[in-house]
Amino acid sequence: MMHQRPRISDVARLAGVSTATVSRALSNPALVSEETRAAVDQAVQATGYRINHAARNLRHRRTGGIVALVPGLANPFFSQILSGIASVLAPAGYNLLVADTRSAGADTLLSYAEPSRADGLIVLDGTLPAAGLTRMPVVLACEWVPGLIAPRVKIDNREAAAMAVNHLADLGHRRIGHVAGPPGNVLTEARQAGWQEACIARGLTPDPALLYPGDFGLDSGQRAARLWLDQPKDSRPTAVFLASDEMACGFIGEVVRHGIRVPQDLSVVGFDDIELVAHIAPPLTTIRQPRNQLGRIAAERLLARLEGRVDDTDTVLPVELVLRGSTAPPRG
Amino acid sequence: MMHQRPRISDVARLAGVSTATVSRALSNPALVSEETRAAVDQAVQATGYRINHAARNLRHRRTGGIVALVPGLANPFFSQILSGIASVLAPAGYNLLVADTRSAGADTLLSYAEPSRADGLIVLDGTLPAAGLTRMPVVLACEWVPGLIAPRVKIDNREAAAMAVNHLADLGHRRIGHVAGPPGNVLTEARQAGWQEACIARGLTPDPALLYPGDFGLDSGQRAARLWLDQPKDSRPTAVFLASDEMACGFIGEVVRHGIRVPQDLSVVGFDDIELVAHIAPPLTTIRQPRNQLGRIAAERLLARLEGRVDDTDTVLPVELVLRGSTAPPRG
DNA sequence: CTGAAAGCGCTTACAG
DNA sequence: CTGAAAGCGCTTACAG
Repeated sequence: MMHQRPRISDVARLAGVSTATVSRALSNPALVSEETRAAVDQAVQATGYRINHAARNLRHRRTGGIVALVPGLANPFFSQILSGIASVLAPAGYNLLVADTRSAGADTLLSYAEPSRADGLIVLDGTLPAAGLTRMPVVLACEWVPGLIAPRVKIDNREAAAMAVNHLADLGHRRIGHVAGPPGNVLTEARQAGWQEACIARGLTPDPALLYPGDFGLDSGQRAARLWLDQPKDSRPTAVFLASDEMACGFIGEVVRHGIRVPQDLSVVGFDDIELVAHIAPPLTTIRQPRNQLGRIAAERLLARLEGRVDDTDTVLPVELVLRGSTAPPRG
Repeated sequence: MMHQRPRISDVARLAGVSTATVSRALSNPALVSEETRAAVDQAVQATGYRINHAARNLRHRRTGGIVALVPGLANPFFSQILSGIASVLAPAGYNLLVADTRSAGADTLLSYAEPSRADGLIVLDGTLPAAGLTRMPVVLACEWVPGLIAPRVKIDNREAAAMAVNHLADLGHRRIGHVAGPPGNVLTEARQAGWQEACIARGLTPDPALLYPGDFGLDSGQRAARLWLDQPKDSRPTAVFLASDEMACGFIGEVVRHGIRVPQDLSVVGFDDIELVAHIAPPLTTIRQPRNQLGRIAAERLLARLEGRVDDTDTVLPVELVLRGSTAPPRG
């Protein structure tokens, strides 16, 4: 859709120099004399010239685009990560292309991860096949793809889960339940393992009856709550640690509707600290992930890679247990 | 980052034809003979050829990109709209570039809206200056920029607000408050006007004391709740209609913390129907916007425009009042 | 410091 | 139906 846009040759003609000189004056001003630079600048002003990225990209054999592969654009958890990514990509002159790994087919995703479309990849979905992701520099953020060697920006999910369990154990809870994430997800495994280990370390039993299936989504939290409600009162957990805040919201909503009081009758700890959970009643005690920072660092590490600085170490960001109103000592 | 990727000339050599023929076989197979097509297909397979988009775009004088300008990527309201946009853009061969109008500077935004970066624009932020947005085909979604002539995909915000007010009036409420959106926003004005008009139509007074400032965000809902709590019990509204669900969450959280029961002591209606509000306690009665559909239709109309079908009419999508647990007749 | 020229990898009138 | 050739709008060794 480029109409009659001025080209570099128009600028050159007006400034009385060659196109090569205009190009240099624009991209590497130190290379030309001061007068030339001034003449070119003036001609740029006069013509309203703006560079044509497609031409420049073709010449540079790059695309200027970075693709973020997100499992569910509609998931509020990812929007702040994207926000962080965008905030470092834009100043560096890269476009952020966003692709939803849930709504797009495998072939669409592969076509996004194509060298002529993007220069690099930020993968936020750990369930993608590693094979398709090796065609360009890639950074893994939050989730990671087992077997894919690439820098990862993540948190210590095991430790984070242990923080939640320890908080509940400190309050005096002896039966601490866990609502897990989707099966096969690396985060699910790490958080569940953290729950299990921390329970054992505190002399508690991570009984299978205390473990509920989930998928990070609201509805699965609600389903877990129904399972909990169906359990005998004297053997069900007095506290539940859920692998996502969304599930925690669904869980609390459902038990409250059945007359359970949180935290008096049941303590709940979530995971993520999405913005909203500070404002529900009761405000949710949860594990805060530095989402914006996760995005920024992932983008920075990808840029470093694109500049040739290769470094496959992991960046592990600190999490924080945010104490709010959804946890209390068990009754009696 | 394109390594030693096969070019169209490699395919041509292998297939024993010219590059022109390969190009035709790929983009317009009907133009070549069946044998040629087969030979080319085979050569494509053998070489693993994939098209170079930068070159094709340069030649076509297009970019293959569509930019969505979003006021706050971290806002869950927009993620589902983006999801809808992406779902029609991807099959059509367009990249979705996402830019956050809050975190990016004005110049960055203008550089996004540049013909050599993108072929079209979907604007979700009504507070942008119209001037910078006229360089390429544009579609306005949800919000709109006053004075910018372009197809709009929206809902009837006035009517939607009236639906909320009528529901509360039907329940018997006589003092219905309103928490407005950010000043200067087109949605704010339309929803506030709808509240006002509907109150008057029902014989109620949209008293200034019933109107609270807000900005769509959670915190502003909380602040509005504090104002409400400070008002004398016998003159404050018995029901509140808020211009966003986020504000409604903040509002409810705060009043519940002060011992107010929703809906027994106070009825609350939100706006948007973000996923989470069905799961909080009480589940929120709200106005549902068809967000995914809004995104899809905006994208479709932009594609139509790019294909030369110009049509500046508005698309108005229906909203729905979703009755849940946050509204009830007033006490006594 | 500057210019002429080649080339990035495609597509498409034009001619046959 | 097919090929030779020009060109999309830049950039960059190369030569001066």
